[in-house]
Amino acid sequence: MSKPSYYMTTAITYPNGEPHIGHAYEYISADVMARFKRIDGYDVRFLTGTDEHGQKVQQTAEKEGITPYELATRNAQAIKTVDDEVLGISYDRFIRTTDEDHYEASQAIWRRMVDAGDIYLDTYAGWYSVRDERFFTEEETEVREDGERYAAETGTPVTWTEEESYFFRLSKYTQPLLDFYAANPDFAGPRSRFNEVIRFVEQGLEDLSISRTTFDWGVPVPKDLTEGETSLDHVMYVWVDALTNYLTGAGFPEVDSEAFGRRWPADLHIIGKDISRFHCIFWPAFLMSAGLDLPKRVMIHGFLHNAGEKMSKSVGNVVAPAAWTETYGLDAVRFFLLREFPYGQDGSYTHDAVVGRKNSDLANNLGNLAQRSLSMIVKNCEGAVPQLGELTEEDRAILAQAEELLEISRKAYEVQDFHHALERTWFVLGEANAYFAEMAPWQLKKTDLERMGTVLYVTAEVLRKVSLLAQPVMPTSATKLLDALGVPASGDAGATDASNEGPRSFAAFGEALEPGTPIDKPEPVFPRHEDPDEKAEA
RNA sequence: CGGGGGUUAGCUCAGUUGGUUAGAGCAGAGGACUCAUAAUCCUUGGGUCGCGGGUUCAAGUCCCGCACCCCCGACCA
Repeated sequence: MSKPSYYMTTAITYPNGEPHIGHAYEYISADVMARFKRIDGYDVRFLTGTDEHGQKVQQTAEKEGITPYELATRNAQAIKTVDDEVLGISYDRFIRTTDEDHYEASQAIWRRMVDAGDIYLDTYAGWYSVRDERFFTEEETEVREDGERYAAETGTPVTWTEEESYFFRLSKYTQPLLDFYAANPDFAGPRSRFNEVIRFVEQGLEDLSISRTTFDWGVPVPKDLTEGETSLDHVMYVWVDALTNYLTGAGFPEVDSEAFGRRWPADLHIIGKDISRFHCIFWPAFLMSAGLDLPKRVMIHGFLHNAGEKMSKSVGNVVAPAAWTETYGLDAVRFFLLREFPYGQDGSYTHDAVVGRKNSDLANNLGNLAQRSLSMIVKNCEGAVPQLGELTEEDRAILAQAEELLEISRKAYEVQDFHHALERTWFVLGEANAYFAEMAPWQLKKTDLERMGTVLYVTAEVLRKVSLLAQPVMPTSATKLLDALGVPASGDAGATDASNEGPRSFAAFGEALEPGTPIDKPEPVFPRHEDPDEKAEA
């Protein structure tokens, strides 16, 4: 009775600076997805890490007088620390593209593409800007008054440069890709982003330069394949190596291994909208060429804007994840990011918006409902979950609404619609608050103790279901709630390597609270936000 | 320039295959209650659905034009 596999990844980060809240958005959302699947009975493998090769890393390292590997190690450690200590990311492996097995995997996929006849040696020529370290197309450049040619976008001088490069026959895959998209309409989401990709491919694809000779910080192109053609040392274009990390994490190139058979193809790649082309075009084409299965889904999330403005260093509105979690608390941040805006669209945050969610959704609607119902249980039910009497229509209605949340959430998570899952869950919480007020157990206390017990039971049971579903989003707080409700500990809220079985798994969703379970005097789980600035001003 | 998306109550947004008085949350106003984290519940929203035309018995919902905003237009992680 082995669990079904669920293999998912984030994009690997190019470690050229401190991670900001936008990075955190991707890690957190992926973490929520991973925890949900674990609690729902899947054998999850969640891969994240760093993309460490490339000219910029090499140059930065030279400037600092250290090796590229030393620099990459330092920066990778910074990212990993944020994952571990600030965001609580439950990855199964933090992969680095400098890992030994990744070199093997990258060279193995290269060989497969050569075997398929899809790699050939040629010359890459174009307008190159030394300062920007990139090529520009003819249209992207302009000749100015001084007679020199400049990049229009960045204003840096460009020179005509030709360099030897290996090319991948991407053009060959134009039609196969289009056929694949047509046959797999859910391959990428959201639909609007996927459409952009399709339109791009419909214009026809050109072959892709996939190696470099001007620097050496990268995965070497297998020497035995090149020695007959050139004396130059080629390293792989970073994207060939970077994308291949998803295969490395699955055990490639051991394609006959149990692990690879189980993990590949990946169930989900989570990425940002800036790299959709690499994941939706290049990556499937590489895999087709290598004779490997294609991932089942690529989910493209939006970007985070600070009060409607793009985050940028020059504007000075870049937010560090730690600054947020210190101000609002990690669980509130996680909840806000997933509840506030639809995944796949850009989102804009303000301090007031975060505080609003934290106070109204968490402290008031959820935290306070738990606090008031549990307090009554402690004071009026001998400190234990009360007996359940005969159910009224109102009882059945609110229980039924809570019951539906698991299926609603499963469907939503299947397409990474976290926003919708949480919206429905909090709608039911609103109904539960109305139910509680209408039943007025504090009145029943004087007239009908048995009925009061039933109302308190029903309320607590709704809270149990909501808390179970809240675990992936707010692991710490949901755990506290389940503790307070007397649900026996199990599963560790979807953490890496936790069993994720037992009364806190979704398998137990359809069960119910055990009458007689002792309940302690509750402590507020979601405190209201206290704004130090307002205090000072007041 | 070409292609795509958007423009709905103070704010953030839902609005199915066109059909009675255009919805939710938050904020605001009034009331209720007192179990609870001054939380909760009830009541309360006369917004030209960006602008101008058109199709239709009927359009936020389809068509055309215009304005503004955003996205994409190949090797930049």
